[in-house]
Amino acid sequence: MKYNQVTIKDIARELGISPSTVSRALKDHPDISPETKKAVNELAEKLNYQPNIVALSLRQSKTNTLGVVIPEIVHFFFSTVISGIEDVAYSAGYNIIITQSNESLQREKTDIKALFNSRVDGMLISLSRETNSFEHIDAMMAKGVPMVFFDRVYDSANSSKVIVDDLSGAKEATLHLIEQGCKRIAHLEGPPNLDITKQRLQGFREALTENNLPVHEDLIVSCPQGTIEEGKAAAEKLLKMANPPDAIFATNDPAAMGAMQTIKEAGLKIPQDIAVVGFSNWFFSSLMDPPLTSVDQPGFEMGQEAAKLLIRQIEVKSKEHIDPTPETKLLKTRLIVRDSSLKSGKKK
Amino acid sequence: MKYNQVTIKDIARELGISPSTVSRALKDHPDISPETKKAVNELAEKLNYQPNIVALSLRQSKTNTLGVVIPEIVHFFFSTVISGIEDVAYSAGYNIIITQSNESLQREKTDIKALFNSRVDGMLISLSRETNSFEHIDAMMAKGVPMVFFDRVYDSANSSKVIVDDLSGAKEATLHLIEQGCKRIAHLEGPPNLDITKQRLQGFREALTENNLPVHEDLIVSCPQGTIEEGKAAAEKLLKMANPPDAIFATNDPAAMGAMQTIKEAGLKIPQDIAVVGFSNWFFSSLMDPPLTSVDQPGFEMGQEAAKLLIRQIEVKSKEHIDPTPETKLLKTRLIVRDSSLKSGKKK
DNA sequence: ATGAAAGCGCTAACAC
DNA sequence: GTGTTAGCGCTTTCAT
Repeated sequence: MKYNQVTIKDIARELGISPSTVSRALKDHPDISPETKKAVNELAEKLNYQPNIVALSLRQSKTNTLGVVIPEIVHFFFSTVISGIEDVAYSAGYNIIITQSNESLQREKTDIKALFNSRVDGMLISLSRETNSFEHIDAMMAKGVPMVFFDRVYDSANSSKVIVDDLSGAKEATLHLIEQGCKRIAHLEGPPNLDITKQRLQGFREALTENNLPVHEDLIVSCPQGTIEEGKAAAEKLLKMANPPDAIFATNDPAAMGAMQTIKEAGLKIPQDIAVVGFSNWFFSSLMDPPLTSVDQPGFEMGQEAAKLLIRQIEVKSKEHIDPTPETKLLKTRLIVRDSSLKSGKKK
Repeated sequence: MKYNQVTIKDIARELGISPSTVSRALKDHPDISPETKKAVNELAEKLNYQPNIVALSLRQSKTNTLGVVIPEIVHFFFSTVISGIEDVAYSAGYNIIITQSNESLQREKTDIKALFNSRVDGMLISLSRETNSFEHIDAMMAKGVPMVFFDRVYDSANSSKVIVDDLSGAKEATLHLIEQGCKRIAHLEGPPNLDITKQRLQGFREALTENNLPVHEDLIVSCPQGTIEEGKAAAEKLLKMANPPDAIFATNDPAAMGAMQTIKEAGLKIPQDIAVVGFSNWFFSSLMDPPLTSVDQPGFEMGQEAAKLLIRQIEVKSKEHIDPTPETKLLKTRLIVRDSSLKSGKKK
């Protein structure tokens, strides 16, 4: 924008002093006389002077801007993460530039390059579903661009990341069902290639074995997309069994929702006949009928932690001129108990 | 970022030519020899040269960046709008800087000032709920910053805006119910101070009168927050009436959802006994039970249109050096017919 | 206590 | 066809 921006020069000219003096006065430099400071600040105020951050950025090779690459913005979890990033960035005086890869590797590459060209001070990245090669990431790292990955992380030794502790979350959810007195707990499993799927299944298994309950392999049903439809189909299959489960721990909320629909249509009561627990990408568990007890994924906190980590790395690097050591932050989930799996022991 | 950025100078030095020649070669300037171009481009490629956009921005007083001020990111409607903005901005070669006001006027002021300092080429703004004074906006306009408002707009003669045609949307929704054969249609009304509330009520009334149906004032129930709870309370009130309605047009989806819950709990069938239509901030109408027929608010399109409008204004202004005339874009809604209000005439 | 000058990386008028 | 120069707005030595 050209337009009517007031510059330091304008103030200098008007006051008959030099631009450097104005610059110093504005930042309260010790060896500027109080009178000069006063005059400068008053005129700046009067003219509504606003420093040109672009010039500053060029001068200091620091933009105070974080680049964010996200698979899609319209997604409760990711928009929550953005909000968390924005929260921390704002407090620390950083802007955020948002790009969305739309789950495309090509787009992700372009985005990262564009962010580099904008000379962001660092990047926060959640990888696209397509991403299976990492040269574009490595290239940035080689240039020394600070990066922090979140949720969909780059699993490399020297990358910093923030992830959710899915194993503990799944364990907690299963444990909760066990405490309600459930004995035959089914698990609706997620996409087989994802790490989170394995973690959640593992947590499920551990909770059972640690409580001396058998793991019935036939009660583990795959929902490769984790959709409502798959949840329905899985529940149908489970209900048809000779000895159906008394509880379901679903890989995510849509699957849980589908299962709930099927159970209700079969005339069974939730949670009296079958208790249900989900693993949440949404906050909609509260809206389900009955409300769904769910493992809450801390998106906001993830954004905050990722931004904090990145900003710390940026500042360490700029001050100490050393590459900060990569860090991994594991976020705890929180089980939000609602109606669909009672708090008081329903069976003894 | 300082780090290892390759500059035009590096290429010039290595090739023994001047920086300006490199600059021209890189942008395929006509009077640079093919050989020089080739040499430059190859070396640039080899060194992985990336232009420094900050320097470019300073030089041209143009950042190719749009600032976005939004009340909250974690909201289906707004995140959809952001996605639309990002879509258009990306194609046009613009970055977007996102700020969220968190519905605070103070924060909105800070955000706008920060965006100005970053010298964004223009701003896309949806006002906070608190915003009742407009000096901060007027100040930016006075400086000549191109601005486009969307959804929560600044209702001034010389501001450009993109809004949804709530009146037609409400009319269409009501008309749909009339076509189903409904005679006594209730309306759950929204927050009384908002313009959209009036528009929707007006559309509701017009649809009835144009179809020679009486407007029963007692079937218009206020839901000042438009929440689930209010929807429930409103439905309870309506069901208690001596002559209850045969359809409900709700101000938004939560209210519709609440009403649906109450209706189902009363043992009535939707849509056979009472048809329901919502006005959507969410895409969740498809998940309701039965799925909710809903007036879809085109958030993505709104973001696209707002970004297009802003970019056009920016480019007109920079080329023709005149202030572009303010424009208003009225977006059509789309009635998405699902199960909860049948397509075929249910009553004759 | 203040000013002059250089430079961040890039481009564009003006040489030649 | 290519080099020289100046300047975008700012800060920061280095003078004085």
